[in-house]
Amino acid sequence: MSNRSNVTKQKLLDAATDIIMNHGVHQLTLDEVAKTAGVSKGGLLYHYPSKEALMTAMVERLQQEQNELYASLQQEGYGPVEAFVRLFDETKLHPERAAIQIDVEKMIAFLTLFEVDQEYANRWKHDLDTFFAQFQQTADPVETMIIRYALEGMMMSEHFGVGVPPAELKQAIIARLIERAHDIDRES
Amino acid sequence: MSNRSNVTKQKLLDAATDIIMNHGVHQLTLDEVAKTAGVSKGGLLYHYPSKEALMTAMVERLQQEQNELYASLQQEGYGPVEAFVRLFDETKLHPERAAIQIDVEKMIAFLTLFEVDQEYANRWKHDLDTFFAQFQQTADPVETMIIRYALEGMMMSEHFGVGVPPAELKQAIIARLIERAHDIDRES
DNA sequence: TCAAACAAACCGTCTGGTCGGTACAGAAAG
DNA sequence: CTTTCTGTACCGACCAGACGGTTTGTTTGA
Repeated sequence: MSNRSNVTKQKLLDAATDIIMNHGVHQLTLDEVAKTAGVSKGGLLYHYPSKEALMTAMVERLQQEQNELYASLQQEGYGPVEAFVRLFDETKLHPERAAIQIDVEKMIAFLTLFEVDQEYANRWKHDLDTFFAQFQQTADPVETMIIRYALEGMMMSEHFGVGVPPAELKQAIIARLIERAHDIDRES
Repeated sequence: MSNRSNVTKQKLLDAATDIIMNHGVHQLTLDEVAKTAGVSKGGLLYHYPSKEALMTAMVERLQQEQNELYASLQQEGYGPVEAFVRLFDETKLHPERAAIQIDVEKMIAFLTLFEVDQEYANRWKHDLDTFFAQFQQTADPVETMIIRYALEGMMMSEHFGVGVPPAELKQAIIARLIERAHDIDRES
């Protein structure tokens, strides 16, 4: 794969991500993606032969970015649970660190795609299942799962903008989650 | 509005709800709704002149059911936070009580509709904002919000079937959330 | 010069919505 | 009592636009 080709592919994934985040799933049409990326529709379908292929690539890139960030957090010494909390928090509280460009809110948008691409959905589900399985082996599985759910719920709430608390409260919530995650990791 | 008319309208809302829950948003077409309800497409559009009108009516009915259930829980003596937890839990642990037929998972599906009907979305968002505002006035706003987020995240996780814990763990999680909600309500 | 990397017109399907018509229950008219 | 009229509820063929994908032609770079 030449460099030129790869650049275009990234542009297309960027465009698709941008659209799905700022205008929602129903606006994610091939024409719109091509237009946003500054490429013709033919050009798009040259690289991604179907809409499904485009979406799959988009999700796959996200997954990879997320895994890398999670791994780097663990290498910094954080335990699995705390690393998970910080994974969610990272780009929100430290946007300067977003060199590893990942916006966790994307996940929500992508989740809605699952209804279209069932096959890939199942593969991803399986990955997530094995990941979350470790959360049931900690010193306090109940609390661990509450932390996980709280983060996902917070993400969703933020994404849809419903009942969003003021910034201080949000920070306090995250701080408490980190604190608890830290304790759990220490006891595990 | 005659009785006959109302029956048909309810049938249509039931059909739409059924489709969106069991087959996802992208299957929610007018033809499919009409077919499921045993009504012609013309008949559907006679009662709900547009797809948007149908969706709005669907969400409005859900909202009403939910408000009624929440109010009834508070009348049983539960505080606002605990009532909220039990609201989520109700139909899951006590399906026999589902006379007040409400499946909270619907919310998730409906949320995805928001990307289609922005105007109504904003109205609902406003309602939710005022509702959740009280959660920031409890004895422990941070914990209250964590409880709320955890429930929403749990809902989402269940809906998409990702990383779902075994039943015992799920029950333990809900039990702990109820316990904490109870404490918060008592101190408030 | 040749293949990769695009562009753009075009096609078929799906879907929201329109429109002319039908069935029928009751009111009004004779 | 019969006929005519009227409004509600509903049907189903049809239309127009949107959208995913194909085809064919053109440019670009090694």
